[in-house]
Amino acid sequence: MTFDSIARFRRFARAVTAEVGALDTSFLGRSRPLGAARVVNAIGAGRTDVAEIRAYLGLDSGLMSRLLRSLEEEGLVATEPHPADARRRVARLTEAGQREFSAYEELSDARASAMLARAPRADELLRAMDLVALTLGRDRIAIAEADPRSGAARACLEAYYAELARRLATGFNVTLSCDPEAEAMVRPRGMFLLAMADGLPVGCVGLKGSGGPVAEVKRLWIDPAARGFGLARRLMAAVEAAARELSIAVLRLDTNSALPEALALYRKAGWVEIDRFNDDPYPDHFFEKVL
Amino acid sequence: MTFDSIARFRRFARAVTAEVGALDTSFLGRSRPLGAARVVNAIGAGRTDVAEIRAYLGLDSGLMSRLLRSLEEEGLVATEPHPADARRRVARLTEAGQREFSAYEELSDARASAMLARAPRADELLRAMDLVALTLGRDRIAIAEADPRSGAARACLEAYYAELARRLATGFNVTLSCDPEAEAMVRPRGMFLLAMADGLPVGCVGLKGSGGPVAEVKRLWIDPAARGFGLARRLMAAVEAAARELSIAVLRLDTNSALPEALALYRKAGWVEIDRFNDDPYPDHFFEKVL
DNA sequence: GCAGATACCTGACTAAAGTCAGATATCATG
DNA sequence: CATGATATCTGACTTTAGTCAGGTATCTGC
Repeated sequence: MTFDSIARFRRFARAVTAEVGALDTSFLGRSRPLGAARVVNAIGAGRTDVAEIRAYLGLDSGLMSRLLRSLEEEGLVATEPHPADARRRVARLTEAGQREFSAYEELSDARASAMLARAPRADELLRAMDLVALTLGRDRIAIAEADPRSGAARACLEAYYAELARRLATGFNVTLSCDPEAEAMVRPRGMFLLAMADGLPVGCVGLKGSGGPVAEVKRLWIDPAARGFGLARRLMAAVEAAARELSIAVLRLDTNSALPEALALYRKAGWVEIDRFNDDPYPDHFFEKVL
Repeated sequence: MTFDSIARFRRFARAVTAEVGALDTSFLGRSRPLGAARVVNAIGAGRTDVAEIRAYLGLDSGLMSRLLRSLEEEGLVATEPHPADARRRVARLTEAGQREFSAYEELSDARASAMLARAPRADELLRAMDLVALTLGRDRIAIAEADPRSGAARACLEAYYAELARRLATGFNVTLSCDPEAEAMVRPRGMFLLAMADGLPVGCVGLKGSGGPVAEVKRLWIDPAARGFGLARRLMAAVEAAARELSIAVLRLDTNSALPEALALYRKAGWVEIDRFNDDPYPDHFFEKVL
C-alpha cells in the first residue's frame, strides 16, 4: 500500500457519504419521508412479507405498522393476511404504488447514468465500483441454480470466453449465438449454477451430463472483482453436491496450464490428473474426481 | 460497458449505503446525537468559522446555534468572536473536545483497517476506492502551493519516478533520499504545486528557477485515478501564473516521447518544440513557452 | 386442548432534526 | 451616518424516527 492507506479509505468514505446522502435524500424530492420511501422500495424490489421488510430495514414493529398504515391511506400499498399463516401479513403495491416505485427507480437510474456520463473512463469506474461493492457485500453472495441460456448466465459465459481468448496463447473461439453445450447443462442431464451478488451474476459453473454416470464440469468462471473470496471453491462444492444428487458417479474436467489458479484449485479440492479424454484443441490438463 | 452498467452502479450504491450507514451510526457509540458528532468532527478537521461549518454540514442557522450551545455546555467546544469581523464567531475544540475528536478518529481508523485487512487484494481495493472518491469529488480538487520536501509532495514524486521507470524504455533512476532539485523548487527561485483532493495529494508540478529570467517546469504528474479531469491543464496554468508572478520570462521543459499525453498537452497549451537544452539522458523532446 | 412462542397492532411516550419568524449586533458602502 | 446586507441567536413550532409496554390473534409442539 502506498501513501497512507487509511487516509485513502477515509477519503473514499467521506466522498461516498456525501454522494449517498444526496442519493438517499433524493427520495425526498417526492415529498415523502425517507422511512416510507424505503418501505415502498423494499416492496417494489420484491419483498412481500411484512416481517421480511421489517428485518431488512431494521424497523421496530410499531414503526413498521404505522408506516404501512400511512402508505395504505395514501393508496400506495395494500396488505392482506398471509395465505399460510394468519398471523403474518403480506404487502403489495397498488397501481398507484407501482407508479410511485417506478418514479423512484427512474430517479435512481437517471442519477446513475448522469454520474457515469460525467466520468472520463466509465468502464474503469464501473470495475472499481464492482470491486468495492463486492468486497463490502462478499458475505451476501449466494449460489443459485439458473438456466444457462438466461441473460445472467450468458453474461458470465461471454466474460469467460473473453478471458480465455485473452489468456490462452492460442486464443479461444466459441460460436456464442448457439452455444452447443447449453442444452446439456440443463436438468435432468446436467445443470448450471450462478453466484449472485445483490441481483447481479459474478460467477458460474456448469455440469454437463450425458445421461450416464460420468459428467463434466465446465465453464467455471469468477468475475475478477469477486476473486479471492473463495467463490470458486464454493461453486465447485455446490456443483459436486448437485452431481451427487443427480446420481453422477464420476466427474471430469479439462483445463489449460495458462490458468494456474484453476489447476491449483482442482488439485486442492481432491481432483486427480488423468489422461486426455477428448480431442478439444484448447485444454492441456485433464482431471477426474470419483464421487 | 458490459452487463447492465446502471444495475452495477446501483449495486454499488446499495452496498455502500449499507456500509456508510453503519459508519455514520458508529458515531452513536459515543452517546451523542449524530448532528453534534458531525459538528465536533467538522471542527476537528480544521473548520473554524461557524458559517463555514454550517455550509459544510448544510445546517439551518438556528440548529447550528443550538448544537454549538449544547457542545459548549458539554465542555467540548469553545467559541469566540472572529478577530476580523465581530458578527462571525469561530469555534475550536477544548482539550476534552480534542480527546473526543481523537476517539472518533480512532473509531474511523479502526473501521478502515478492519475492512482493508479483510480484503483479499487491499491494494487493488484502495485504487478502486481512489477512483470512485476522486470521480465523485473531482470538482473539489484544489491546487495549492507546497514544499517539495513535504510528505505529500514526496509521495507524488515517488509515484512520478515509479511511473517513469515503468514507462520509459530506458528505465529511470533518481536518488530519492536527497533529491538534488528540491531546493531549486522553493521560493524565491522557484516553487512547487500540489493538486489536493480532500486532504490527499493527487498531482504535482514544480517550477525550478535559477534566479534568472529562464525557469524550468518539472515533475508534472497526476494520480492515474484522477486522470481525465483536466488537472494537468490546471496545474500547468497555475505554474505559468506563478512564474509570471516570479518575473520569469521564459519557461522550458523536457519530456519523453513515451509519454504521448504529455506531449499533446504541451502542444495544446501553446508550448513550442525547441532544440535540446541539456544533456539529461532521459528526455528526447524539449519545449519552450515565452510568457 | 394448552403453554409458550410469534406476528402484528395500538397508545403513549421521547429524542432528534429541521423550520421559521423575528431580534440583535455588526459590517460595507455610498 | 443612513441603509441594506450579513451572522448569529432565541423562541416557538412541526415532522420524523424510534422506543416500550401492553393487547389480540394465531401458530407449534407436546
